Amino acid sequence: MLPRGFFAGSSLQVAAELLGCVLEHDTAAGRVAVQLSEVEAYEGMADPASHAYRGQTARNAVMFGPPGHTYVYFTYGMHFCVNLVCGPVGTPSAVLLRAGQVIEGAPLAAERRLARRRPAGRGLAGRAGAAAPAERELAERELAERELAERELAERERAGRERAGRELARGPARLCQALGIDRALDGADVCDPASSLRIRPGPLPADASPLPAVSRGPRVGVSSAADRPWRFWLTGDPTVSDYRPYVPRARPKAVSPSAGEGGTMGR
DNA sequence: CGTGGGATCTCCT
DNA sequence: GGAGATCCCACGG
Repeated sequence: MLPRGFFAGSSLQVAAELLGCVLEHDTAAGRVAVQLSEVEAYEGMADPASHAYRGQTARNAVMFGPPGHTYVYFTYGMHFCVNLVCGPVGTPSAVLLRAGQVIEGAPLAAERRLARRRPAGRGLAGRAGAAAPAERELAERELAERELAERELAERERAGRERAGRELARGPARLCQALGIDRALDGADVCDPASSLRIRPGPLPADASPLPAVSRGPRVGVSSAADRPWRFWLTGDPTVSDYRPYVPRARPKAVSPSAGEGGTMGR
């Protein structure tokens, strides 16, 4: 376990030192552990890109509390991201965990990431028996199509597993998915050995090989303070997320209602 | 392989 | 009412 003092410094210092450390989460389903490869520092009141820049709200309250706790937020209507709070009480700085390597519990992590898109699959049991010839042909064609679809799905899952080693926790929302982190874990104490979510030092290299180099650059998707190089990552690590500079999203287009095409609602 | 659309929480204007 | 510290899938070439 990392001591609470580890998080006493500035988010910039803590961010660099967090690389290589391991975040692990125990649930009834088992344990998933992720070795961090990419993080970003957010300097609270002094940082226009920080959620705490404009002061305390219900959402960001834990950022203003003691260090060594999580700040988990929900964004874009579907994703969670997790931060670790730094600095003394009252200084709302934090480090966003952006990516890592799943080093334990990869099957569980993969299952979590597949679960969200599984469309409530059902078994094929209990099909009706004898059918008229024309209907039977139709049914056979449907069956063939379904088998094809299932083969394609299996193939995609296999290909997915191949890349899984570096894709499972690549990006802040994927990292949360893989670890099973949501708002219920907001405020969790990662320095408490009794906590289900804990941070510990990374494994030391077996030989006395040099520690991997750390690179730094601008933060991902940040529009304000884009000049500050407060993103840190392990140089050359394949689990580091793709760099996406800030691009304003196109507004939801106001479709002209007169073109009566509508009607295909909700897939 | 590159690209565009979609999902829909929380806070701020 | 709108933008954001995003990711995934469908689609066309």
